[in-house]
Amino acid sequence: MLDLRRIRTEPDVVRAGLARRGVEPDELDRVLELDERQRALAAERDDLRNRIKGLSKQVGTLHKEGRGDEAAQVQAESRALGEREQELAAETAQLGDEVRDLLLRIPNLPHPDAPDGASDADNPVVRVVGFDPDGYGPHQRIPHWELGPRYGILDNERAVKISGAMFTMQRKGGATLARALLQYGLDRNVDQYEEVRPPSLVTTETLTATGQLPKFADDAYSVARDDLWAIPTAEVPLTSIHRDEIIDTAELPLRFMAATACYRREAGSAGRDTRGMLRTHEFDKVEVFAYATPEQAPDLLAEMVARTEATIGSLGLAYRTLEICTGDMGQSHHRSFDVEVYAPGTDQWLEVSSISWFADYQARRGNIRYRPGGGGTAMVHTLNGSALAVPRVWAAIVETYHRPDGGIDVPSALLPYFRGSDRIA
RNA sequence: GGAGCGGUGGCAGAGCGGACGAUUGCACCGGUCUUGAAAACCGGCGACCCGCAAGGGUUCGAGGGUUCGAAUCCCUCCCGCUCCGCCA
Repeated sequence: MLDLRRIRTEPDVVRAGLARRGVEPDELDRVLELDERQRALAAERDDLRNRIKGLSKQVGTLHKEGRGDEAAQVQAESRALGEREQELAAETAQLGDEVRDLLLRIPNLPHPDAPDGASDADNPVVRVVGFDPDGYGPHQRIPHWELGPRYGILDNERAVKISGAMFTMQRKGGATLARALLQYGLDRNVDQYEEVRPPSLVTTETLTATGQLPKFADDAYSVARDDLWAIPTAEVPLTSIHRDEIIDTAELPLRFMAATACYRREAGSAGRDTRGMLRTHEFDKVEVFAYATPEQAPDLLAEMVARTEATIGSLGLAYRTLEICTGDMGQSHHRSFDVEVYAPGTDQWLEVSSISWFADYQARRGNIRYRPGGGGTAMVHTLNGSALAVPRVWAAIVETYHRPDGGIDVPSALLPYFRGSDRIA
């Protein structure tokens, strides 16, 4: 959510920022218009309340002095004002709701340094590490959806029987690999990040704070009977840890990490990338998250990117990092980077991490504040990223570590998690 | 799920129809004293909205209602605690 005051005071700056994202916000004018009416009505309403208060005090005094007749007169006057006040209050509240609804749908402003662009085709590649297109043997050019069933480590046929399309099931070394990656992702970050095991079902309010609602309701699984939603990422509950709180400034930055299952309906992507482990309704992920001051945020963003890159690199996988252009950014993003791993069998760069700085956009939705130096309160900045998304890394490992003589090796970094074995299959 | 009791400022905890935005303690900030600190004493101190300001309004779990007037009374819901039931 953008700062309404900012929209009011520098509408041109806001308009220009949104234009960079290719958004033509008619909503902006509507917000300004409604806001102005809302404030005018609120002033009128407050004035009435003030007068009613004054009259009520008179009534009390008159009664005490035994002047009942006069009191009755003032009461009648006050009652009349009260009726008008109720009307105004209802109108004002409704306008306020309308403004907020509109505000929730307006996306964040991009960072000045974020590259301009229209779509994901315009995302500049920032780094490519460990990639040699000619460095892979024919045994590594087999996609994991063939290797998986061949070695009995991926059984999607039965997953579909159990839960339907786009659900997966790993078995034996494949299941171990999935769990090992989760543990490894946590272990890589435990030096700086507090481990959290948050709830997987959350309230509407929690899902709104992160920006998934109201705009992306179709993408989330809902448990309608209990008015709960399945989290699409741990970012959702982590962002709400300090919702409606004022964080002690000395504690910032506050860093959290969580390994959770993530649930996504993937509405609108039916039939795309549905093979193997590329796109699934349920997957595991280690997420890192931080609350920070605006001053701390840029360094934290860089740190999160560097950590994710190092984790992927430590698994012996090739990766590249892209900066997301204005036309491809998520609605809450201020600046973000993607890390993609190279899967030789699939012969694709697979997005395994999206690391984003939200500025105060989410904090405003969630009312998450701190006390800056000069006094008063201000919204914190939030950042988050995937430290390790399991399925696609799983795919890249299975393909990359397939041996010429058959079998799949365990990357050396994961050996401690494999109960003494050095083979996935 | 049933019964009982509760939800008040960063925390603790008063108030239970009329000067209550709310006594008080702790915490926090400033000052006096001190070589410095502690103690003691003095002063300040919730958040949000509108306003250049003066000031006004909101806010005592949430939402309704009664009343001239609600932290205080009534209703619904949410959350917590204790006991019972159920349960991995």
